[in-house]
Amino acid sequence: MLQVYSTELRAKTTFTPRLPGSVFMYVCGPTVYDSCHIGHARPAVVFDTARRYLEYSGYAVTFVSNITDIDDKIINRANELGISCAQLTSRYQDEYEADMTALGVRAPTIRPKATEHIREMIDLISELEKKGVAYVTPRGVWFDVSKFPAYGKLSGRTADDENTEHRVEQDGEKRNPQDFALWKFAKPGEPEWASPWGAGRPGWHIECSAMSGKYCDFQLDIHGGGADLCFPHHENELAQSEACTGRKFVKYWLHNGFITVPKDDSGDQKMGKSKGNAFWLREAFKLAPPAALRLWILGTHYRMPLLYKPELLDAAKNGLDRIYACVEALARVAAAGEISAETASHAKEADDAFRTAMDDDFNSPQALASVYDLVGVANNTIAKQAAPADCFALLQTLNAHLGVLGLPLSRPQAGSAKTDGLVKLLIELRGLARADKNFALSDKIRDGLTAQGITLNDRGGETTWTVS
RNA sequence: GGCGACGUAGCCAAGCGGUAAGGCAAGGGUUUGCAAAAUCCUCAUGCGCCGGUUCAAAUCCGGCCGUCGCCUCCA
Repeated sequence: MLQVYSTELRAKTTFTPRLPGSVFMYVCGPTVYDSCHIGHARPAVVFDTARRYLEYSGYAVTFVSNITDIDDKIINRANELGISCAQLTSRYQDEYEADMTALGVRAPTIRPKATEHIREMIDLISELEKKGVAYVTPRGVWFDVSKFPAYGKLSGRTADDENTEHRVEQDGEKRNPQDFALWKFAKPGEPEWASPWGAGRPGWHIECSAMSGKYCDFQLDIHGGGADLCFPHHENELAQSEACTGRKFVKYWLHNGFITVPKDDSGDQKMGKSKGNAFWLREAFKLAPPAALRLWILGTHYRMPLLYKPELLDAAKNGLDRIYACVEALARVAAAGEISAETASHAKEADDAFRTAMDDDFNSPQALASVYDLVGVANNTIAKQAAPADCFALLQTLNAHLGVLGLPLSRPQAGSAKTDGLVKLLIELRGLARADKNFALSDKIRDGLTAQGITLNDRGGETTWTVS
């Protein structure tokens, strides 16, 4: 029985989707105005893993994740670069999708773009206006927080909590400091769309309500995103959506924690562009394969702070190597057939442990521990010259778990078909040298390959190789 | 100022009342022509500090110290 931690309840609770057997989940996607930093990878990976586990548990999952392609940052950046907003966002959306694919993040069922849902947003704002919870000023259309008494129920913030001296700026046009923009009228030169109130563009929060509303009927089972989105973004999204429909908008709000980086001896600090300590994802890809990044991310529970430092990527890479060494060893002997009772029980125990871990609010570090335990069992089984069928059964279990975690089923091979042939030839020559006890030559070949990042592995009478 | 989170071995990190998972690193044995890989063993009498509740606390309560986050664009 899956338990999830709900931000709204501030506690774990049993997960029961609105419609039995199917799950509708929405995860806030990126604003595409720049390259991804490693912080973008975390929500993508953890919610992708949640999705995969829900499917593993038998649910049909509709996974919606948007692209924000209109906003102030985009307008500013496009102006700086002297290109159109559309050129800018299409470039960075492509980059985002490529980076996520590298991390093993599956494409969402639906990936809606804000600019393609202006119509829906306008309808939503009209509805809010009709219900008397929106008002117009010279600068835009606003949501009137005072008309939605439940405001603050997600984040636990009430108007009284907010200390006005700590708010950066007051807006004289707003009736209440917490009121937020539904529609902003365009200034000269800004992108604009026609609306009943005047030409302009949507506020930040309305797009998620409109798109999740369209694709999930305003009744999501899970809504995910980074912890920083909880307030004000999600609080506002909730207010808009529930004020409009009068129904509960989201059953379970899930928020992932931040990535932190070591600051000095005293502690760690949140990573962020405004802190000037963000690491680009593509730089991280140079330090370790994307799969190792994914393993690093899943090594910490999604709600906890995730510490980033290059050594941790190395550690993840080494752990990954051990998993794949086991996968490869199993694959060498595996073949379908009748399995022993002992192996059957090992496989069952491993799967039970994995599910128990993931059922506890997607506890991936615990699940990973079960994977490593399974690796240990498998290595033992291989060492005992077990039947091919037993290896096959363990491999299947291991593959299933790697699949849920979104890790590749085999070690990424960097070589091309041509270099593969050359390496095989060199291994063959080395084998001949070794047969002649010409170890000077055989070691020269091995050392030369090592220098090229190719590690040889003599196992039994066979030599295999891996690319670092 | 308001709200919230966290402090577990050399480095990460689970555990959430029943007597410290897992990974990386390190050391030793087996194996190997030598390596690598694999394998076996070792590696926190103790979970920031001080009290309290309990037969029993890393886990609950109170206090203290330390770190971080949200309240403003941010994943």
